[in-house]
Amino acid sequence: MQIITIQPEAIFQALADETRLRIIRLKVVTGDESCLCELVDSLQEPSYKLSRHLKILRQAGLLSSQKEGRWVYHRLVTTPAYLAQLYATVQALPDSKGIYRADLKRFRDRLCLREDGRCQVGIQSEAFKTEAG
Amino acid sequence: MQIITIQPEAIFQALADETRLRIIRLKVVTGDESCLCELVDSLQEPSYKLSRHLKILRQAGLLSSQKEGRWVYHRLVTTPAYLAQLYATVQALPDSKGIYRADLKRFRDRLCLREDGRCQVGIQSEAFKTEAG
DNA sequence: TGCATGATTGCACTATAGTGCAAGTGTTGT
DNA sequence: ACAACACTTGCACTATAGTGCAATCATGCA
Repeated sequence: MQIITIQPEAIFQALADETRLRIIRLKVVTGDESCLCELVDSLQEPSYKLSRHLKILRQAGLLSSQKEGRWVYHRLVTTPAYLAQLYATVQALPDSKGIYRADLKRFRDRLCLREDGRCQVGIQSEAFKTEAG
Repeated sequence: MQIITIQPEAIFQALADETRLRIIRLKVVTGDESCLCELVDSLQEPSYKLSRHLKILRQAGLLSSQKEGRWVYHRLVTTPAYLAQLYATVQALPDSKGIYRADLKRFRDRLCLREDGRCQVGIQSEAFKTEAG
């Protein structure tokens, strides 16, 4: 079920937070769906924090979520067309501090732990910790 | 002088407000530069309110402002390229409540009061008031 | 059935943002 | 010099957003 955004500014409000922008940008670049624990390991942020930001993104209509057993997979919503256009803009943003590059690297490493394309392991924060945080 | 935005989320923060989105959208559609009093008449909002929102947009790097006598003209900043891309997205947003259409109509009417392409008259709010507000 | 675990949420706290009023700044024209 | 006017801003107030802790929900497995 997808929640339609009524107020246009809600879309920008959803992206007006560093953590949420990291989430969206990671998904824009990879295109993959991912569960919360994979995001926790990739962004190195506590699960309750990401869970709340995911909810906000869902309510803004940018993400759709689907439960599979214990795991909840989140993916980008790409319609209406202006959302796809928005994601292209997000992808074009500068990454002066290298945050998104670091997130992406951890995410790619984390994907290696999947089996049959599904997450099996839960939070492994320590294993993916880097000096950058 | 243009202020460079350091944090990408600041751009979205700047657009995460209905009034500021109305300002940007009006400028995206028309492409014109405009002074504060023209915006006051177009958006039917008090000048102190718009003045503050214009400042925020300026600090975010979306607008540049230039003083000409008593009047201050504001125009869109279109570089770097992702800003132009962002404006295209803004233009593609739905206008379910007809707000932007009404703003645009008042703005076009207001432009008729210019002489030699420059504003001459100051705030005329009452003259542009519509039943919609 | 009970436990481990992925995910969510209630609560309290803090910081920030938006607003209206009123005062102030700077420029034009008389 | 003075008044008018376009525009800005200090102040107080209110509402909202983000965060951490801890409790809770929900599912799979022994």
